[in-house]
Amino acid sequence: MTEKTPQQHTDLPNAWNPADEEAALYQRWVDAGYFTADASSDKPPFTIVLPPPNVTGSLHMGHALNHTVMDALTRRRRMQGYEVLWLPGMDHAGIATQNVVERQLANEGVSRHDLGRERFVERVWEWKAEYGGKILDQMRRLGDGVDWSRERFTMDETLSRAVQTMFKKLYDDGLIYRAERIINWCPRCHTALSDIEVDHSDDDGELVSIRYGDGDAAIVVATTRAETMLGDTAVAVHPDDERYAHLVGTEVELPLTGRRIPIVADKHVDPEFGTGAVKVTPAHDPNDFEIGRRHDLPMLSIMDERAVITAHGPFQDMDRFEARPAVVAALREQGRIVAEKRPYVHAVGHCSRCDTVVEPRLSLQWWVNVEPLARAAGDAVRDGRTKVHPPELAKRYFDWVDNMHDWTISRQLWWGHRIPVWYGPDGETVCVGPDEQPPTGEGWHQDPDVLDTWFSSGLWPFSTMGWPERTADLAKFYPTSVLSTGYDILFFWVARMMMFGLYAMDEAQPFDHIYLHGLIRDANGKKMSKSRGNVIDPLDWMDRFGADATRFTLARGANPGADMALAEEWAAGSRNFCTKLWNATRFAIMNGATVATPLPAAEDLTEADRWILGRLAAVVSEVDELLEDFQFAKATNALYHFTWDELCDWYLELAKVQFSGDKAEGTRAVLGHALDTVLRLLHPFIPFITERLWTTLTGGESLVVAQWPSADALPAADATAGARITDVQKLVTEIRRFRSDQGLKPGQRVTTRLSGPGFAALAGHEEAIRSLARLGDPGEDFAATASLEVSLASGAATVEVDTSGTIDVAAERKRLQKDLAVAEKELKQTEGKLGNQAFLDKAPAEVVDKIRVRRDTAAADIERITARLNSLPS
RNA sequence: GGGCGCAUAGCUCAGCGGAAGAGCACCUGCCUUACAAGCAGGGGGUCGCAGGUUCGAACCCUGCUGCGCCCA
Repeated sequence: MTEKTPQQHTDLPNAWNPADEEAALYQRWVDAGYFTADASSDKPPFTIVLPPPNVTGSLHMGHALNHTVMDALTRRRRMQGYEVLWLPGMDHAGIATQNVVERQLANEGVSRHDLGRERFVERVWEWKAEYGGKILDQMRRLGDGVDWSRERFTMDETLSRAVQTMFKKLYDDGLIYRAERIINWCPRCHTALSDIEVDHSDDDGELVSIRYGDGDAAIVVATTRAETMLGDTAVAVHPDDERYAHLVGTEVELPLTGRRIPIVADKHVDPEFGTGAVKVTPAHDPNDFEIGRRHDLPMLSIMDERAVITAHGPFQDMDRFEARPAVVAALREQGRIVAEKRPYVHAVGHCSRCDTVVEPRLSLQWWVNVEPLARAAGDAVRDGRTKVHPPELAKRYFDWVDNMHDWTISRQLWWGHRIPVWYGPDGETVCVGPDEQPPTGEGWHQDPDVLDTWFSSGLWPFSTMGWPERTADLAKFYPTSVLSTGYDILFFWVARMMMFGLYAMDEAQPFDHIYLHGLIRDANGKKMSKSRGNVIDPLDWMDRFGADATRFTLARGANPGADMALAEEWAAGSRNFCTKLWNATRFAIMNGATVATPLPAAEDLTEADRWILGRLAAVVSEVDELLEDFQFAKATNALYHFTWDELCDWYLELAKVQFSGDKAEGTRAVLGHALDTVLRLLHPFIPFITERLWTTLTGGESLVVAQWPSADALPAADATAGARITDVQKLVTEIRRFRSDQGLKPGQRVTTRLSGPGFAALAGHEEAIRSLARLGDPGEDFAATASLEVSLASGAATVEVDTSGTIDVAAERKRLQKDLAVAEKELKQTEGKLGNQAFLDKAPAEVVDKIRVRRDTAAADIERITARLNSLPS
């Protein structure tokens, strides 16, 4: 104990300051080319394409979570010897970007129409150059190991070429067509929207019942959108509805218009709802449109693209929300309002980009016939070519792809991929491929519309690799390995990529695995939103706790498919973990921890050394297994507990004792090796601090390209050593509990004599036990004032203590009584089971044996504790 | 209206057929020479309710209640 361990100097500062080091570490990785994929490599490929963030967007917690997942996946595979490609980029976000630039123009007092199409698109590119893609810099702060040399943008020339190629291919195969249908129209963005770009919410509205016609011919209809009655071209009832049978085939006068409209019978009318009669507005309602088609009704549009009434009469030029009460008032004046219900809560569609209430509108648009594509997309998951994690979410995927409606792909915007179709003077329609010349001459013009952004991002897994060219990247890196995204984006994007990928790439699925993470919520499980004011900014966390702590917090909460609650305390906990790792490694280096291989032979190691190596091997296996199954939360929690509780706590304390023993070299090697391994395992999650520590500890080039640990490389677990250390831990813990109950200060050395058969088996660990429990050696004049017995696997150990004063008998009695109560409960439970013949007959033998052992242990404990209690002075 | 999921410690969540767990929060004592962003000890749960299956149920089944999500 007198010989002092020489302490080495390290170049590690006293504390880890992420802000000082992260940027430089990241730049070093990029400069070294670690993230640049090599298509000519012989290594097996591992590919992830980054879900392209919106060019207008900035990093939020959802990104941070998804990026943490992808970075962990790719960093681990890289360490495992794969040729890793993680491909970054952005999408052009048609509506969102156009909105941003239009707002900018509005501030200058001009509209896009003032500028003209060509100049406007130039302005968008200028905007992108100046303000777009902030998120890419923010990704660097997170530590994303993406291949920047392959960064892509959906409006890049090659990706635009892919879009045009795909359009042409679908068109030629008859899977793209043009048709006039009811679409979701945003009167603010002035464009069509697909079904999934519409968010439904339950809003307060009104339900107005209107009487059409008079006398015997009168019929009452109810509507939440009274103004649309101006466009009614029929009233429909169910064919079996006897109430109205006599009216079917007759006509009724439509109030306010003087028009006469037919009463038709249609079996899609629900006779139970309202009066059982519905007004039919084929040009402004999808269901009415279908009724209109079946009965060959006129399709009367009564609003323009701004949702302003165009129908002649007193309501002309009124906005739809102005027209609604005006129409109701006019009807009321005529005595035609039968009933009014306000508020009437009903589902209303809103534009997902600007929240304006969507107006169903009859309009000529381009469509994708999704039926064959969606079937293939479903089949790829059904037959296991693509696996969904967690598997429960596959059902939701099937529900979607198996019931998908045709997809409106044209958008009335200027920013995006223009539809490659030209119309001729005599009604010709020509679809032009990327290498073809569009027809020229009098009367030819291109379709003015652009394609839905999801059309181009649906091609992302292969357009980014150069499709339709047969590039080396495609050959090497497609199909991609994993697609990681939130489950909320399953329909928007994942299904589209599946459809397009299978179709364009000869039935090759775009990814082997789909990992779906949950949504980020606040500490109370509420959705984060600006209006709630509960948004946590990942950049703020990175500033205050470091990128590693931010990532580790997200990884520890990442249970597949499950939402995750976040609070600052979580990040602080992760920061504390990083600090612990830092201090432990610094301590190890100061004490000469080594990483030379191979490890010393078993006989040159202590039981503590062999125990921690066994635990290390178990953790390596466990973490590997969990990560193969996308169980990030469980894997990081296993690492957290092993690192903190076992390595940095028990083993490090044991190592302190061993440094002055005769197996100190072995201890230095085991400590160094264990830290080396743990840093490798943690690197995919907390890359910065592990890199800094590992390069200092080992002198290696970089953890990014270090080898992933293998449990096979570690010595087999030593069961005896494991049992001994477990006993040491139990003995130390029991002594500490006694000390605490007796009010003995943690720092105070307490003179103690250890004995008994249980202790005899641990004799080699006496110094460690004395150190960990802060016990002094008994001198000649040792006189115990108290004693306790601890039952260990190796038998009972006796601990006699000189507390240098009176013992707190009441505290000691309380402690023993508590132990007694536990043992008695255990005895009662186990005896109950063993007294049940059915249990003895039917339960497996090993379960019965286990219960017997527990019963015997409990009985022995009761006897021991009772004796101890009786011996206490009263 | 159709479908799915969740109800376990104050909070957020693991556990999913054989002894109730973690993180944070809380209480007590400690600046014990890696670490107070720390150390040691401690309290706290009839596992939503009611039935059923089983030798045995937080875990499987049925119903109910309360939340949440998706689709229409």
